[in-house]
Amino acid sequence: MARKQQEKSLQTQRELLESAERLFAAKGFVATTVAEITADAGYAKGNFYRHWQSKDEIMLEIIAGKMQSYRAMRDATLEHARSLEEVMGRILDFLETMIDDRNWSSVFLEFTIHASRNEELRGQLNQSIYRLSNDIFEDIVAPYVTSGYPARRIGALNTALFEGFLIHSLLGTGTIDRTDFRRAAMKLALANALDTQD
Amino acid sequence: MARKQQEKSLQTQRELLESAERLFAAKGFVATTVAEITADAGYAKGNFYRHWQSKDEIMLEIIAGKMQSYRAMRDATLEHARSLEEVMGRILDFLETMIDDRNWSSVFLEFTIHASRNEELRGQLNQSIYRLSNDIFEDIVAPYVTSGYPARRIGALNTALFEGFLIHSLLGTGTIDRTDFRRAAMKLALANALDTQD
DNA sequence: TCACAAAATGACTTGCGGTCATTTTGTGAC
DNA sequence: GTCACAAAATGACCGCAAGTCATTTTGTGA
Repeated sequence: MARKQQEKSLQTQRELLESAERLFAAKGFVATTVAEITADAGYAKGNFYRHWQSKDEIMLEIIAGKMQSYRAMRDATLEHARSLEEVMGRILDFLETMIDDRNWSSVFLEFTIHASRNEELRGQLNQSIYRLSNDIFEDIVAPYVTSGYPARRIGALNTALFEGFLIHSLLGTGTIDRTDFRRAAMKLALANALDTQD
Repeated sequence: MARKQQEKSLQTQRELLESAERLFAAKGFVATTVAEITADAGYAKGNFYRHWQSKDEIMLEIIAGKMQSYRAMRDATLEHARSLEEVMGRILDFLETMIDDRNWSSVFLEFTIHASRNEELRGQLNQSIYRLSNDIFEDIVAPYVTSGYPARRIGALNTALFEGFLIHSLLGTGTIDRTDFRRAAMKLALANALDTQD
């Protein structure tokens, strides 16, 4: 059967994916070379391109995988929340677990900036599962909003503050920490959701 | 006199600086090559390295120059502010002029992420005039803060929200616009400055 | 064991940042 | 004017990366 060969090919692909994931997390997207990925998995460079068309493409696949598991984690976490504070608290817990996930959040950020200069890639990243927060806010936060301000914008502002905080952390100036971020994000979300606009 | 030759060298340097600035703004930092910069100014590639040691270095110089003029603009703008709302309003006006400065704010962002992976460069960027907001908040916002929350952290959170907004704009999803950013930044700063912490 | 296809290889191309021996240009002394 | 010298400018070259592809190796079914 040709099955066995297909399975072998898939196995190789999985090994390359694992190596890529580990190396990206350790060294960043740009600093990791395709040759390093294949060498780490025990193959020659050319083999990589049987599975992905480019380094960008494997990154999109890794992101899609991560987002899927994040999404599951998030849904489990939000299931029992019963108030706006509680929902926001869970969302912020969830963002903190993303920060803890090795250095992945900064790799995401690096790739996001990289992708922003390439229209096609930017589109793939956007339509991909990347923007996690939009639908949470739309689905779960919206019922608690009394100000009339659209929930999706509250979500986008929350994401913006989160990503700005990541940049701050990346630069290592240390003026604010997670607690500051968390408190600020909570205040911002509550203000947007509850204060009537002037 | 050797003066004339020095002047010629400086003239070349200025021309290269101008070309670099224009090309970076148009295409971004990574996408612009040193050969393009020198060709645009009408020189050969090697000439570039008589003036700067690397592409990173010319970028740091451009950033320093821009920051100097931003700083002057900002000081002029803040001179007559007389309340916390007014100060924050002027700061936000100022951030919006940064956004308007062609595409420079996104180039800054791109370079910031690029620099974050390189310890030395990161240091140069940090100690450079980059983090504009810190001292404004320390110097000008602080007197209005009644909550006891450190003004520098209010500034860092404001910068974070701004940079997160830039990322959002870069990706072009369009969920929030400048008005949303401005309103959110104002709310966040006021809440941090005035609400007593729990 | 043989024929065929799929998997794997690594030399190769292109394009980048950066180097440096060489050439060109400008200048001051005579 | 011309000569010697120094500073400005050049572009071939290096090392290294992403990506290509003709070739080799391996596995399988007849």
